[in-house]
Amino acid sequence: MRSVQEDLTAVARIRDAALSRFAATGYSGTSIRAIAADAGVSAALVIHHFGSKEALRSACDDHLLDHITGSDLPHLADTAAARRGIRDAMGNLSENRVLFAYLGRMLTDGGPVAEHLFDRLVALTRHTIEDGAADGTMRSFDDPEVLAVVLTAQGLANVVLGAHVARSLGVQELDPPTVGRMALPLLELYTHGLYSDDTMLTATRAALRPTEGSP
Amino acid sequence: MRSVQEDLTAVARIRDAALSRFAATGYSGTSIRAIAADAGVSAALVIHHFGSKEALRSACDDHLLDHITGSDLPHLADTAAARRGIRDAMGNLSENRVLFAYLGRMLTDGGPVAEHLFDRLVALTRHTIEDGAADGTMRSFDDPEVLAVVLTAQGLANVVLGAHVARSLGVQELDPPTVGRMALPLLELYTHGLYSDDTMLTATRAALRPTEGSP
DNA sequence: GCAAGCACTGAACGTGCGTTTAGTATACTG
DNA sequence: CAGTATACTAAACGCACGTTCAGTGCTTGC
Repeated sequence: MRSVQEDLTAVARIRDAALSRFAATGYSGTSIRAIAADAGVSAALVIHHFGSKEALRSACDDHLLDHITGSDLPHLADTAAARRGIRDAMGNLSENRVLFAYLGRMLTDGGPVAEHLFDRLVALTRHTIEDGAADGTMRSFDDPEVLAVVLTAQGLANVVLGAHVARSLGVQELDPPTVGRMALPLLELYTHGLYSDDTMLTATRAALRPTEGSP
Repeated sequence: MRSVQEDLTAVARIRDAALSRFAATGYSGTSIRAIAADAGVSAALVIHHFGSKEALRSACDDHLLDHITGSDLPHLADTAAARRGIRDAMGNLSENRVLFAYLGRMLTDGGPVAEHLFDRLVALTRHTIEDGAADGTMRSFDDPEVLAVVLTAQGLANVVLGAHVARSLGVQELDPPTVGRMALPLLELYTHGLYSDDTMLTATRAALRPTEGSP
């Protein structure tokens, strides 16, 4: 009962097994011996190749970042390339399912790279919002800074809570047809909104403004 | 350096310390000895009162459910009361900050009660959508089932990813003024949508429909 | 052919874990 | 006032953890 293929190098098998285990049971909920067993090697070999459990986690983080930002790290500053990389990853999400799960776990476990990655995604979202507002495809908002953060968190919700979302929709995992089912309501929501008029919005605007400066 | 007050019973202090620790470092990342130290008791007393670490987790889950659904478990089926309880909790979130953090951790750690709670929140969201559609305050959607799941996940995003959201907005935690800052863009989004017209929506509708049944 | 280096293992080490045990002090009960 | 239950602790137990160590086979370069 091996979780990963045999025709990879031991290092790659260990890394893949670690990604899967870390994603499923968290960093501290995973033992090196369990990873080694999945990869079909001894626990000592894991240390031999990666040095320590923490270094193995870092290697997993790097592997995720590589796949998110295309193929190599120098492109990190290129937002267009990053956007393309993310879209590609969303496209063939079946083979990236473990990576998505690991991303979700990483964001909630608060590893060393998680903050940087979240901030990068916020910046990416903000650029998308500003580009959309510039070319007229998106509405312009009062507070794009906060909107970018909120939209990023919302977008990551289906990654972080993917297991619950899938189970609630009656499937085992977020496979392409299920993502398709979710795309339309999401786009409907992002096109027409949820409320039929702006009574809630204006009421909240009125209620919030006078008390904004009070302690 | 004690995390909880002195004037509570030892049982309550242990439970509060466990909530805080579990929320911060996860279940398997927390030791009973650390919880006991926070509560100012011995590790053996934790076992004496709760029986085991897993039972202590269950007690934390129950405590969270109690606060979410009002005060006692028999009201679990009353959706209106649950909605009121959630709104109250959102109102004075300063004192419930630990509970919110624990909720987020619970949902991603996948504890035994997490699935049930998520499903309940989905049902609650669905009722809200249907009520809103019935009295005209909300638009009616093609697939309210999926929309309810998506909206629930999105709403929980700010709980699960609360730490990242707060840091991205330059604050230490999601305090009331920060929640106020987030309320307006959110309502703007839920009132007018994100896109300025429905080109994306109709394009996706057209692209999705022919391939919906294909493998 | 042989020394060097590499991938790899089984066994062991020390530590911290959840839990158990034996025991003490305190409060209630007859 | 004896007896019993209760709150609580220090110490210990067994175990699983991350990591180390000594060693084995295999490949590579000379």
